[in-house]
Order: sequence, then C-alpha cells, then structure tokens
Amino acid sequence: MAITKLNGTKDILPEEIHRWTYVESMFREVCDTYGFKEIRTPVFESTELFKRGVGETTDIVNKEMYTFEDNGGRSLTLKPEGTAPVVRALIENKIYANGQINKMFYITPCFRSERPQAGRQRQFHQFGVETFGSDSPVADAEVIAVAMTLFDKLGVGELELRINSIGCPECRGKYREILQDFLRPKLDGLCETCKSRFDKNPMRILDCKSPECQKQVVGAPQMLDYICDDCKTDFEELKVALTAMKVPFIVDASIVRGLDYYTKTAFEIITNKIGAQGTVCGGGRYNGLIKQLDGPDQPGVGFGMGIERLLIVMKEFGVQVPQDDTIDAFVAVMGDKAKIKALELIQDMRRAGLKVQMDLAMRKLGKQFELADRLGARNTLVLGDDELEKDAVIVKNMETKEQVEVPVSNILNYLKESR
RNA sequence: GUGGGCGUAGUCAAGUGGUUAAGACACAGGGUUGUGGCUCCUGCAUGCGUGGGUUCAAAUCCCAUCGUCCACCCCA
Repeated sequence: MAITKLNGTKDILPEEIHRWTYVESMFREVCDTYGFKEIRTPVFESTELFKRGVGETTDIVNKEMYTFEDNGGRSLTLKPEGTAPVVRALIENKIYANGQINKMFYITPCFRSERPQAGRQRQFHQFGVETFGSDSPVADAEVIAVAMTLFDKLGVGELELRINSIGCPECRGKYREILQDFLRPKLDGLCETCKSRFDKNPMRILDCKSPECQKQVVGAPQMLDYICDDCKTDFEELKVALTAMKVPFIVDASIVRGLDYYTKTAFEIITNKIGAQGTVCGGGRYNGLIKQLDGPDQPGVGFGMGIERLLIVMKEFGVQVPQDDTIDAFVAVMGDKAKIKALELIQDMRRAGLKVQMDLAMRKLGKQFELADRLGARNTLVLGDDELEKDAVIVKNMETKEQVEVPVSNILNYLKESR
C-alpha cells in the first residue's frame, strides 16, 4: 500500500508555491507599512493554553484539537489558531513590560480535526495581526485596515466587511438573558441544533440558516440595542474611524465570534464566491484574554485570515500572480572536455547572480535546445570542441534567433548587459 | 460527528456484464549524428483505489474498506 498524505492535508507544490510566497510577501509589506513586527511561535503548545485561551465550551477545544501526550506525559496540542500562542509569548517574554502598544503579526499553520470540505482543511494556514495595549477603537480600525489594504493590493477589493459589537462581559450577559427570555416561548419551533444552542450560545440562533428558525427569530432583540454606553461609544468611534480611513463596512448584527475571548468589536470579511466557507478573515477585540492567561490586564485586538481561502478568492477574481519563469542562460554542451569547461563557466555565472541551467541528462544538442526553450532561457550558450579551441562560446538569443561568438572572458559582461 | 457524490495511465477522460481497456494532452525516443517552438512516426494501464463475493465471463453487479469532493455543524 502506498503511503499517502492524511485526509485534510495538502502538499503545496513547486508549481503553485509562487502564489503562497506572493501573498505572504504582500502581507509582510502591508504589515510593515502599518508597523507590525513578525513573531513566530511553536507549532505545539501545552493543551492548557488553548483550554484557557480559546474557551472550554468552544467546539475548537471540545472536539477539534489535535491533542497528544509527549514522552513525559505532558498534554500537548497542535495550535488550532494563532492568537493564544502570541498572547502567551507576550506574557512569557514580558514584552508588555516595555510600556508600549505592541503590534505583531504571524504566519503559521493551524490544525483542526474537522471534516474537510471546500475552503476547510485539517492543516491550514493563517496569518494575522494583533495589537496589544490599546483600548482605542482606532486600534480596531487599524487592524481592519491592514486586512482591507491587503485585499486591495491583491486585487480582491470587492470583499465585504461586516462589523458588529458583541459588547463587554457585563452587557453581553444582560443581553443573553433578554434574548433567552425572548426565545424561551419559541423553543419548540426551533431546529434541533438551535435547541442545544439555547443554553450554550443563544446568539448563534440568530443566524441559523434553517427557515423555521429564521421565522421564530423575527423581531428578536438585537445586541446592538442593548450594549452599554461605553461599548456603544466605542462602536460609534470605530465607524467614524473606518469612514475616515475610507474603509467601507456593513453593520451586521449576526456577526458573532465562536471563540470565548472576544469582546466589543467583532468583524468578518466574507465572500459568497468560494462555497459555504465564505469567511476569509475574522477577528475582533479580546480585552479579557491576556489577564485570563495570567498576564497583565491589557486589552488586545486582532484578526486571523485563512490563506487557503484567500488563494481561492484570488483565483475566483482571476488575479494574476507574477511569476518569473525565465532564466538568463542555458548552457548546451557537447563532449566531455566541454562539459568540464561548462561547469567552470556556469559556476562563475551563478556566483555572479545569473540564473543558469544545463542539461543534467547530457542529451544531444537538439534536445538541449528543446530544454532551453522549456526553461524560458533568454540565451542559449553552445560549448563544443570548436568553441573550446577558440576559447569562446556561441550565444544564441532565443527570441531573435541571432547568434554571436563571445570570448569566454567576456561572457559574464555580455550576459549582464543583455539582461 | 452526520448526510450525499465520485475513484479507469502523470493529467483529462470513453467504456454501464462478453474477445488483446477508446481518444486527447503530457512525457520519452526517432525522422534531423552541432541548434528550440511546427510537423510526422513510434512507445507509454497483463490493468480499472484496495479486499472479498456473484457469474461460464466483472472496470461494469453486490458487500466491505480506504481515499477524495461537496454539504451540515463549526470556523479562517
């Protein structure tokens, strides 16, 4: 039986890697302009981090984590999301102690044991940003702007930003009760999953897709009408900031975060073009998290973005990813003596930063030209006994088909100038 | 975790119980023994995801299993 990769994992092949490096470098560029610094944390952490950081009641912690014991009997978990590890690093390295607002970004694989489908894998990749230490909604707006600027740069500007406020623990608790009071008499009319949501996460019922639930939910109290004055002020300021930054948004009361640590601002950037998993980017404010993980009582805000989903969106939008598939020279060789001389030449050219290839299979000249063509060579150098004698090489421009004889001593300059 | 679709060459596939499993692309070699893209010729699945079963006969029917895709759930 052949050994194959596991369900829900993917190889990223040489033919598509340029798409990945492209979005990653664009993301780095945008982060740089906004002043976010990269941080890299381990792929596995102690299980406790996610239990406390993400929340014991969440689906992620309850049924989707890759958790195992190491040789010492410690419980480890492959990171299911990016934020908790970054917060752990912030606390453990006492980065917060510099008294500054700290802005970081990460690019990392994540692991969740879900059933794979379009836009959802068991190992997937996320990048995201986090801002620690600012209460200001301007920080929220800045984080959102990073994502939107990236979309613009990548040419997928038509994604929809939806924002909401899910309040602070105090007003959310009150709203929860009000919502449950509203739904209690309608409980029988709800679908099975929503019945179980009633206690666990009643806010989820509001955006249930089943028509029966949609009917019951009409006229339900909206979170935004019940958030406290402080939360309301922040939400208004966020809208003002986004407007000033010319970032279009839609207020969507159904945006709810699935991770326990979120407070106040919640947002998603979505598309209907890539199947059922349309959330490309999700994030928000998490004011309780750092303290929850035994750090200082510092606020935070950030987002996570699914790279696979982003790449699918880019494909849908027909985004052309630049790819340099040409090389400076191909060296065609005939005879063993010429081969030695060619190795010397090629090494010189490569040391000088030129992209050069040769036929490792040492086939006949016609085949070598075929290969040169396929490799996108701008020039093909021919080196055989005749040329060895003259201490020169034939250089053929593959586009114009012009051939000139160039002395070996001039070849580097010649190629650099014809670039 | 639940439901459904699909597994024939490197890729896209035809074939729906009857002789040696179409075709296309890709790849390799040759026509052209020192010159690419075009063209022509040749080659490329004792095998139809895997394991059982039914049958005189199975890629084709049945069962199981694995893989994959889509959806639910949930999320990025």
